[in-house]
Amino acid sequence: MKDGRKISTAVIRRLPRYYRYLGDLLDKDITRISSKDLSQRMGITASQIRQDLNHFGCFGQQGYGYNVELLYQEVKHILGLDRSYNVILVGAGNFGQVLINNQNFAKRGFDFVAAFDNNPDVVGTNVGNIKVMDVAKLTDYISKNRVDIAALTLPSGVVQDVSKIVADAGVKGIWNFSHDDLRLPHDVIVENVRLTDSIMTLSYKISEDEILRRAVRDVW
Amino acid sequence: MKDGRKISTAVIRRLPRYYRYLGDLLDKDITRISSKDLSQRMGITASQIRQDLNHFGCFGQQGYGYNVELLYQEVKHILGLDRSYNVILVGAGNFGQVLINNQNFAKRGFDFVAAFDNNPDVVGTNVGNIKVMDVAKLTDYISKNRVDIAALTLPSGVVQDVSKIVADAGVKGIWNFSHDDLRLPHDVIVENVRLTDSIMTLSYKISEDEILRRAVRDVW
DNA sequence: TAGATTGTTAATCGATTAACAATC
DNA sequence: TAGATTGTTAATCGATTAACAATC
Repeated sequence: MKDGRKISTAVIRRLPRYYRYLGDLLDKDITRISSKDLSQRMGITASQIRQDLNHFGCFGQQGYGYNVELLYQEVKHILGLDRSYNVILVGAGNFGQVLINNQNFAKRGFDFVAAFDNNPDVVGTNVGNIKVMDVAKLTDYISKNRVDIAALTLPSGVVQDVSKIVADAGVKGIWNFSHDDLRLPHDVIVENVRLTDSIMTLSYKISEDEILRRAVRDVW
Repeated sequence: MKDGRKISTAVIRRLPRYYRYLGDLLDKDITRISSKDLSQRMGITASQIRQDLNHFGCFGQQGYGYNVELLYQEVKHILGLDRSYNVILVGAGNFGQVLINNQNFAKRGFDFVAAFDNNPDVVGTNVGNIKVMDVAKLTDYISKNRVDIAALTLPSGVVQDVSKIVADAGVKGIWNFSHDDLRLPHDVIVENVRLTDSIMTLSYKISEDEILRRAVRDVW
């Protein structure tokens, strides 16, 4: 960003972790930190920290290190967390309801402002203090209200169509909890959360681990 | 794995996606596929597919491609999905309840067999058809039953202690939904799901995007 | 046989780590 | 000034892509 070049995903995905550690340091009233000290706490190299931060600017000072409060604010700004985002939920099932009721998102500026579902039994009910609307009203709602993000907690199959609707209506980002890859025509930004992929990674590692243990045991 | 060397995380994280696409092909009664055809469907290079698969074995045939059914079974085996896993839930709040009630996990062989909480109002109630037990019984339960995975849906702060308890009791994998990094002494496998990190990545990209758009507009 | 497509080696690209001059 | 630590360049490492001989 400093020199106009695009930042790699690897770097971006580390930023929330920096933000979290810096917040913890602030809570502990630690006012300055060196890349070396932070690297030991985080279990990464000091080089990587300095490289990562220098993509965005020169936030440190030779011989001193980094001012924690200042760096925290910078990372917050880089992550776009010094503003708020209007989020709508599409798919007001159990999972969606948990998202809306989770206060961690509001705390960081992600405000759920509306919810939609296609189930007549759910439409009209309240989730948190939001009244669930019919998905048929989706385009209309987005055109009349500022919506930054659409969280899609929908079954596979319908999610493709719904993602097209919200993208066409002008949503900037999609937070996709389904397993389907969304193929969208426009330049909407998609962030996927795939719980099944995650637990499969775990089962892979458990299996791999057991194969290795067995191999070691067989040597004896 | 083929030659005993450890597979990189990059490759492992792509496996569930291959598995998904192969399953879709099976559903469509497609019996053979070339790396080129699959690469176009998935939006990656054919080279990468062949490289990835060849870490584990030679599943294709020159001039023919891959047998979908066979490859599907191989990837299933590699991911450790040709067996089942006993999963316990620690933290039976809203989020945990959604996990237990989500049938996608059972469908792939991840069976929730017990749930624990420290809230006296929750202990003794039923989640799905599982009776929630007191966390005090955690070590005892794990020692008397086979537990492969502990899903931790707990607030930051307590999760560190609980993860130590389940790791010491002999759980093989931890599926961690809290924001805390778990520092564990043993060789337990940890897979993190961090929803806040995920949505922060989204807000980063939205902000970056808006900065770019503004820059382009200013040129005009 | 001719065409297709793999498995694998080599080339390229990108990300991480190391080193160090600049400087607080 | 001496010590510490950054920002940045160079070296290394690893992952992705390209190329092609092997072969179905």
